[in-house]
Amino acid sequence: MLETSAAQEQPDTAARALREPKYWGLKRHLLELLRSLPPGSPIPTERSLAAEFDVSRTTVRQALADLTVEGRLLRVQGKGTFAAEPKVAQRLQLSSYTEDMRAQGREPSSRLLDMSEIPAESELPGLLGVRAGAKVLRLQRLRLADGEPMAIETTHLPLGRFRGLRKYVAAGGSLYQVLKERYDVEMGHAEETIETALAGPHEAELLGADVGMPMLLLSRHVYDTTERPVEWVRSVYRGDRYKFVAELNKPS
Amino acid sequence: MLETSAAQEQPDTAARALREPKYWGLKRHLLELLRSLPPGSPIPTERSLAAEFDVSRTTVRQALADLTVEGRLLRVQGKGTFAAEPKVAQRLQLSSYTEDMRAQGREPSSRLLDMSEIPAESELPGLLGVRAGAKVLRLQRLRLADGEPMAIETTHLPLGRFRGLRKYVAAGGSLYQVLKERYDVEMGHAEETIETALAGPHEAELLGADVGMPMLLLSRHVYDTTERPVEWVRSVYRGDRYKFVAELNKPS
DNA sequence: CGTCCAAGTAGGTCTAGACCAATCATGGTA
DNA sequence: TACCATGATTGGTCTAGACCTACTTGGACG
Repeated sequence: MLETSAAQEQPDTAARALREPKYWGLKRHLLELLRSLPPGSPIPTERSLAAEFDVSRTTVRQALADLTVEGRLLRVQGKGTFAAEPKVAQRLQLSSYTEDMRAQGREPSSRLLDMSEIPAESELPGLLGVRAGAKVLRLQRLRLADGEPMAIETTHLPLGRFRGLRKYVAAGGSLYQVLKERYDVEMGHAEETIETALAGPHEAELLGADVGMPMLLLSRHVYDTTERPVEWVRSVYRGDRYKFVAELNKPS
Repeated sequence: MLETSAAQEQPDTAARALREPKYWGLKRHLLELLRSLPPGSPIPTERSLAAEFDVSRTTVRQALADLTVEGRLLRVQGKGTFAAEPKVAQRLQLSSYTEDMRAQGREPSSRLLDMSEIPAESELPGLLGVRAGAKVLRLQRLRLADGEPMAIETTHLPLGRFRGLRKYVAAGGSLYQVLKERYDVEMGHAEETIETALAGPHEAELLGADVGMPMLLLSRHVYDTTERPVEWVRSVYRGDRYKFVAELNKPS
């Protein structure tokens, strides 16, 4: 069973008991502890756990690292280790982040991290339907909900088609709203891929996460109703806080 | 940047260079090495890396563990460490695993791990629309493609509605096909959630993965065309081999 | 020629301790 | 009162080495 299924943690206990690594037992104990702890509660320090279970601190850290990468713990240098918050659902649909978060009763906000014009290279020309070297607007935004960092979103749009987009965006306002009102673009369909990746120092810092935490990597390729590519987005979500939800219908 | 973006690995290098952890540099070196290596190639052993870079084996293992959890490396006790295979795409749609894999040119197969009748408890009654304690058929299958283990799938179906299902399944044949031909059930829609989790010893063994590797956890709640719940599935996919693909259409 | 066992080598677990970096409570000082 | 220095505490990085388990290889033996 998955380690997230605390009750069935570490199967075959009887058969393996004799040679079970110490950090497995420690993980089981901590998972049991977490079941009785509200999110945000501090758990014992590494050194006290090492003393209590009579193992080295390295072994304690092995168990804690597993639980952290699993999204069960939150570790803060200088402060301590805490029970993690439960995950937030992120709907897979053709809606804006703003609509998404509001539908879940959270107050969305964004911070523009970077806006720049770059030449279309490698896979970008194909994705956006422009020639190699064409100007592309690259927007990098930090998405927040209730003031907490949730995701880093990097959007690419073809500037040849959306002239002047840069100043509209700079003036503020929803990107999708600007596209609709200024360029009469209606979103048609999108193809998304979801995979896992580890947080690097940059993401970790922006998202308030730890380096090495598992992230959900979402790529979104959006077309308008005339099947022309509109944008290509790559987003990084905290894997410990998010889960994606998709509503599927039988293809007819 | 994400650590999967090798070229932009570990930003702010200039500012952090003085106090960059040794295992970061080691990771950078290994990512560079991986770029020139075909999947399956062996990389140097822990001990030789430790000697080459003049660090302890523990530090080497920290870098290797990161890259493994990231899906870049495959570690096999007694054999060595190898460049990982690229990911396989898994389409998010209301189709069977069999159709899914065939569409990607892979030969699908399944191994029945367990078939048992269990009483509906905790969240199962609500999910399957039965009373608490009602009989539920629980199927656990190992999904393979080209003979390689790909996922563990645990399916729950209400036995009250599908009497005799057990023997039909035992006789072999696609579950969806049996449901359609024997019970006249047509799948309507489904709701799926995708999140990350770590592999436990059980999954690791069945999937040929390592304990602690990030997995993609997929829950699927399927309804028929009359909106009655048909099955509830929880699947564990190897996060280093899979990515999910979803085709989205503007809700009208 | 084939089988089996013993090295050798790979990664897996673990120790005891060192020092670094971030945080916070405590005082003392301006 | 406001501020800052300091030390205690927490997690982060790292060492050098031990012993374990799993796999491979090759030679001895039948």
